[in-house]
Amino acid sequence: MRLSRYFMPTLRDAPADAQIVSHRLMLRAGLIRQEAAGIYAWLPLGLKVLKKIEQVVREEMDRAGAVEILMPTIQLADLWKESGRYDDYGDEMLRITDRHERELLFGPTAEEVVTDIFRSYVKSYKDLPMNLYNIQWKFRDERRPRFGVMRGREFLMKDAYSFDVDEAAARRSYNRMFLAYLNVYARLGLKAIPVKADPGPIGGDMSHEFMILAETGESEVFAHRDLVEMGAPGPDIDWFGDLEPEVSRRTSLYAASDEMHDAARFEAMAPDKRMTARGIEVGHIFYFGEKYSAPMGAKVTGPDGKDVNVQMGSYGVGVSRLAAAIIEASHDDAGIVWPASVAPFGAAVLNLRVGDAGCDAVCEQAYKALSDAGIDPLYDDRDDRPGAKFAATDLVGIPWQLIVGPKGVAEGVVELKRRATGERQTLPLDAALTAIIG
RNA sequence: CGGGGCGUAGCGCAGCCUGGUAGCGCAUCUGCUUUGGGAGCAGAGGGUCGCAGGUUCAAAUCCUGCCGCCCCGACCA
Repeated sequence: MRLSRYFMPTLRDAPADAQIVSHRLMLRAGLIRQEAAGIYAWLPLGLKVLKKIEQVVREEMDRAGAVEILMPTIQLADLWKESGRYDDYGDEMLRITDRHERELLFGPTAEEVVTDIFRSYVKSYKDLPMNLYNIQWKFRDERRPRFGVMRGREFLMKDAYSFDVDEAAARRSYNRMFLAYLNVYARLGLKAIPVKADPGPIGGDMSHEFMILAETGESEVFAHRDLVEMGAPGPDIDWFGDLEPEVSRRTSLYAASDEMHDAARFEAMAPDKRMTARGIEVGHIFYFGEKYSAPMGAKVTGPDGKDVNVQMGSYGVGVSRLAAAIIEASHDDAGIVWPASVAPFGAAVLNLRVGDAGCDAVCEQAYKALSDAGIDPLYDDRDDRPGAKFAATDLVGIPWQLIVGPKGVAEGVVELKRRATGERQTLPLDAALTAIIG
């Protein structure tokens, strides 16, 4: 992309409304624009990041055996009356009436819709396990939206729903999601820890929240240090084998956010294993059994010929929130530092002297080579001063900066800078391209 | 939803107390100079002062109501 033909409205000053660093940087870097409280438009750069996060989530869901669908944003109130949640949900649900006076709502989640789909088609235990997910906009009319897209009213969520014939099978489905989530966060360059969450009325131990560590996180997290260092299981585990050991290696170690914290258990650990940190909740998984299948009549016929209510779980990732959370976890004074997996562009080419034949030629050559290699470069070909280009490129956080100035061109070299470390080297163009392309 | 605060040019703000021509910086446009960390000079454009009502000869300014937005608390991807 040539910046002269792009739309990347960066700001020198953040709007006064924005308080936390990710919100300020998202506005300054031209990722989002607020349209109303908790409602945002995604500008080109922000949209690219959002799509990349979405794709990482999608790939890991698919790998773990989930199947993507797309459910509507607008749902029928009747389904929610069936599950009994229509009245419970209260003011957080945006209720709509259409021209026929039919009651609709903007979906805050999709248990009812997915259960309705499931019960319409799936009748046999032989079709299980099944896990259906979608990545769709949700609306929750929060009392107090804040912190930009971190807590918006409209937000993009990946929500997956598992269907199993019994609780043991549901646990296996749960375990798949548990480990898939760790892989998602690892690919996004985040340190994530699963903490035990309030399981609600169902009880049991199958409810976890995933907290990513960031100094500016909203909640306090207490955890066994090994849990962080253990990291993600990686893509190559046997997803339909026995995952219990991988999961219990982690769940056996202490981890809790402030509301579930058990100080006595925490203090009982060796001091050097106690870790206290700030975290941002970016995922929540839980098992809820027959909560929806029973009232909505989602049954399958079991091996014994008898119908049983299907056992369900649901698994949410805040995709749009992740964009902000990644920034909270990865930025510096100059701006955003995107992990390569979600960076809006793979590299930036900075022409420090647009109009200079040598600089133009080197930049065009670099731009073409990077484009051909699939790096998706952003070429700053604007007629602007070097300082402005450096500042803007740092701000938007592109991992590599290929800096082309007249002095270097005269000597046959360019400068290559890593955004994350600030490390620079001066080298011939070919070597710089090799370093980026690999 | 309770408490606090703010709405003046795209962004950041001053002006309001004490009513009288709507300002500053950045950004934008034109020209010249400049060119390795958000340039300089000269000029230009851009505003229903959130909305409505009231007081007044006169309202950004005073009064009333409404709307919007932000922050703190209780809840959530």
